[in-house]
Amino acid sequence: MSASDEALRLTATDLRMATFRLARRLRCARAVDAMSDAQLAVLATLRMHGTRTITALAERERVTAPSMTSMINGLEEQGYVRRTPDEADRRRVLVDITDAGDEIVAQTLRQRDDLLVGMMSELHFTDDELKTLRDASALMRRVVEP
Amino acid sequence: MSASDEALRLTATDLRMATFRLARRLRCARAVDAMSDAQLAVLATLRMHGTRTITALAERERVTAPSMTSMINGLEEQGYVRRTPDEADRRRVLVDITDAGDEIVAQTLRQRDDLLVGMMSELHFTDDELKTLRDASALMRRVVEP
DNA sequence: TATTGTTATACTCTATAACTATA
DNA sequence: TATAGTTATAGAGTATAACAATA
Repeated sequence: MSASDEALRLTATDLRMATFRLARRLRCARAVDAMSDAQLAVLATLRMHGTRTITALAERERVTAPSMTSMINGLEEQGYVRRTPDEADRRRVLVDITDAGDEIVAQTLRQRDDLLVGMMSELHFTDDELKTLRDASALMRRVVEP
Repeated sequence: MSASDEALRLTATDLRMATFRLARRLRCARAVDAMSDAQLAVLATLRMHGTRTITALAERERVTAPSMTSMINGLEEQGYVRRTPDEADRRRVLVDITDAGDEIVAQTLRQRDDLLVGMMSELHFTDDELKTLRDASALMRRVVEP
């Protein structure tokens, strides 16, 4: 293993640990206590990418179609999504986020940002440290982007 | 809101998004498919901090005592933890990780690191970029540390 | 025949309430 | 009386298998 392979692996381990701990901490914050992570992830996907079929949502969330049917049932009962039959292909069901669903996601993201801002502000990060975090965020997004 | 408050909030939003996406992606990798995130988190806690009571584990994982009893039942049946009565206070049950449990956690963390190294190596990060990621990891750990 | 979605069934993780044993 | 843990029960999220409707 070369010196730079070693540096890459050490960096990966550091980043993996820090990422899991921070995500775990922030995940507690949500607008509605009854909202699960799974439901929130579906709403966030619909909010960002727009109308999707059950199968497309299942693939994106890496769950089975029956699981997604069940989750959409729950979200529909709570009024956060709506089903519309696809007239062009009548096997399909199009799932949309409602205004209420949009607002719940927005509130949750705001609350997580508030929590993180609160935790960060106690540490009085310098401008350089904030820049390091922003630069790292951009690098992390390149890692996960397809 | 001052200019630096604004920078803090923008940084927090960037970091929150990058952290959730990366954690979500890495969470898929685990040594045993039958192992849930919840079980893995309990094992990782026992591995890092040693023997704990049911109540202490429940508090740390932010679940109720009955939930933790049930999770420990599952882990015990799989041979990843062991229960020992506390002779000093016989209401208590001490939970330990077994060698098999230790190995499962180690394998999962290795697999996640392998996955992350694989994703990162395709991007050919420079030494400076790796340093940015390591520095940011240290800052993120300061944010979550108590 | 293949695809889309649903229903049926079962297991895990979660909760609250009620219980036993011990301090 | 308070604490530690378990059992009973219920709801959500997950899976696989079997099914109906449509392409």
